[in-house]
Amino acid sequence: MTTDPHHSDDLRPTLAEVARCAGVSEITASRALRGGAHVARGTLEKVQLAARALNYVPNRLAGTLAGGSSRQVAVVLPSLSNIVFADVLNGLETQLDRAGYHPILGVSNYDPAQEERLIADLLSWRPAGLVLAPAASTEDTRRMLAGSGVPVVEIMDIDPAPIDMAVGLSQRAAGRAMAHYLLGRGYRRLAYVGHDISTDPRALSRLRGLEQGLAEAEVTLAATITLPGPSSVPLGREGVSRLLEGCPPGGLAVCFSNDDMAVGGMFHAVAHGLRVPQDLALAGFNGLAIGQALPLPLTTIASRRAEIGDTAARALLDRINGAPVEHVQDVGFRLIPGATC
Amino acid sequence: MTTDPHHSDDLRPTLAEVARCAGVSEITASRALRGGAHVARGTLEKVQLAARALNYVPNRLAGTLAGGSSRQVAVVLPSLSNIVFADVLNGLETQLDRAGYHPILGVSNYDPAQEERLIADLLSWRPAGLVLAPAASTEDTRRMLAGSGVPVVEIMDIDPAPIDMAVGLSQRAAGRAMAHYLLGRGYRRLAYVGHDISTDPRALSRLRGLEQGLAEAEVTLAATITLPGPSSVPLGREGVSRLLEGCPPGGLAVCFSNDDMAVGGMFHAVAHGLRVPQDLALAGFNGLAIGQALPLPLTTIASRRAEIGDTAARALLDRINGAPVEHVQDVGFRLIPGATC
DNA sequence: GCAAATCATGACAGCGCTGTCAATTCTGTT
DNA sequence: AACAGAATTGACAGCGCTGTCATGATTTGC
Repeated sequence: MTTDPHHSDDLRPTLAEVARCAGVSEITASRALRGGAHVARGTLEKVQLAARALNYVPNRLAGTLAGGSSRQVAVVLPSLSNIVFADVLNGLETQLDRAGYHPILGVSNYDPAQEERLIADLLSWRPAGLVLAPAASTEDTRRMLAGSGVPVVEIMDIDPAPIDMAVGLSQRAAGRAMAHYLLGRGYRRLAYVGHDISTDPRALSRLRGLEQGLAEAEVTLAATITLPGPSSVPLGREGVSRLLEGCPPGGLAVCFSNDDMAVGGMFHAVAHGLRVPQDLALAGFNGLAIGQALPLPLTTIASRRAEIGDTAARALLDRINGAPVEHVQDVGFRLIPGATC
Repeated sequence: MTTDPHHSDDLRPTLAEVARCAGVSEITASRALRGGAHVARGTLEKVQLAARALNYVPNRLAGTLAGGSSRQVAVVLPSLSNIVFADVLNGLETQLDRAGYHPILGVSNYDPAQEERLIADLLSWRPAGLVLAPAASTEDTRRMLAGSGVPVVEIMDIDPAPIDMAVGLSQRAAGRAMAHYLLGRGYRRLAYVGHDISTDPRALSRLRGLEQGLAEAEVTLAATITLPGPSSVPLGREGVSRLLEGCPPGGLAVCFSNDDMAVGGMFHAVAHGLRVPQDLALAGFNGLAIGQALPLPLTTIASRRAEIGDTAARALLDRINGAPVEHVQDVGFRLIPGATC
């Protein structure tokens, strides 16, 4: 019975045991298990055998503490109920995994305070980098990040000046593009139906872009409806219902904050016998599969979500590896002319 | 200039510096920053002040290595493109965050080998627990987990014997429930359209349950179509298209592997002028919002995804904290009779 | 065949923090 | 005033691993 102050009832073998079992020093075992540079072939095999026999799992906490960088990447997203961020996370995870990194996740729920707390929390794991889809980055948050020395990629929007790097699209330009498209199709009566844009800076940015694009042709939005809560199909349906109370259809084009909302609008139209696009034209944002699989494909702007995840991960990894990196990477967007406007 | 072998160009302050700045010993500072038990009030405030002034961020790698448990939970999911797992992850994250834990994520892409590698990888971060939606748990994987001493929660399906704990629903019972429902509605000609069930044990389990439920009434599936690749709306559309090539509609009820697929089936019906449910009846699984928001609400079985995440997180935390835990927790399911069958 | 280079290995210290135990100071009693 | 008991505080070692430097063991070149 030892008097070890540390709870050593842990049956997991340590590097020292592997080394002993292979008849080499700890450091040699360490080298052997990490690529085997400067280790004789025979020794290498002995160590690998010993490790396998003991079912050795390295302790990266210790490894990171002692030397290397952490191989964890903190990811803070505003939501996971929205498939958009799940797609981005998917792209991120894929690329990170390929390089032996793992995402540690935090969800801010579009709350700046929670975002700040999460970042501070995740930073305590000494991640090699941070990916952030800002809820509404506080000045405090920006300072904390800038001072932490951790590479940061802000994703989704490239309009604000980045703390460090940014990967995404110009939300404002996307809004303008939709305005131009609708004007080009001859629409002059337009309305906006959105979710709570006060907490979603990107949706707000798109709305501003839309307004700007319209203003360039001296058109203003006939109505702007925003409903509290996160975007969803039912919320879009509700929004259109409200909109049409005070604003007759007939050549009206409605821009939604995103596709979920637009799909809801479509359902409202179907349920009330409104012809799309003759009575009511609809436009979304994101290019979700569901919008394209509707009987009438939705006019929308496709965001390259998986690509944003991919690119963000690669930018981060390049930066971590000391490779030169573009500070702002625009993955662009694509307007998909559907049949709804 | 120091001769420190370790890259000490790191500007982040350590606990030692906080302690020095507060005029106390390191260990006292440590105690003060962790709840402040056995620390005089004045000292506590001094330390907290110093920490704030220096912008101190604790290093949990060191903390975990030295003593505590890790406050990270490894999460391995088969997919993130499917909103189902995003919902589960959302529930997980919410509960974990509340307790000061963070998920480290791995996505197995329904590949058992990748799953095994991921688990080994994540285990090297010495997580306090592991949540797993198994791709198709290998015997090796099970042994590795059982031997690691880490609490494990398997989620989604409660039918297989759990390695440690299980939270979810009986996929088999869900399949049977749908069979009984359809039989009760008078359907006798039934078909199945699914994605690649060879890699999705839960979808397969539901299919088996469906078959079993039908068999109890001496009914067999008229056709079974499975298409390669993950489930999606287009794949469901394609599946129905294939199905109807060799199997006329007219009173046919189609069970889909899930709602995404079923929505695709619905679109096919609409596009080809088939009346639902008279010509073609449709049933899904999952209870996604989109299915319910369709002009004709989809008959489906709602899985409690967020609740699975919640419950799994809580079970894990209870176990970590030494509280007694049910080994198998059935969150149940709910058949939603829609208008499609 | 011997100096110079290369290769393989190990000793040592330390990453930043926390558990243990001992030492110190502070109460309240009698 | 002296003392038991509690409240504070600190010294020390060590978690499991890796960087640095030093030491042998081989090889190579001429």
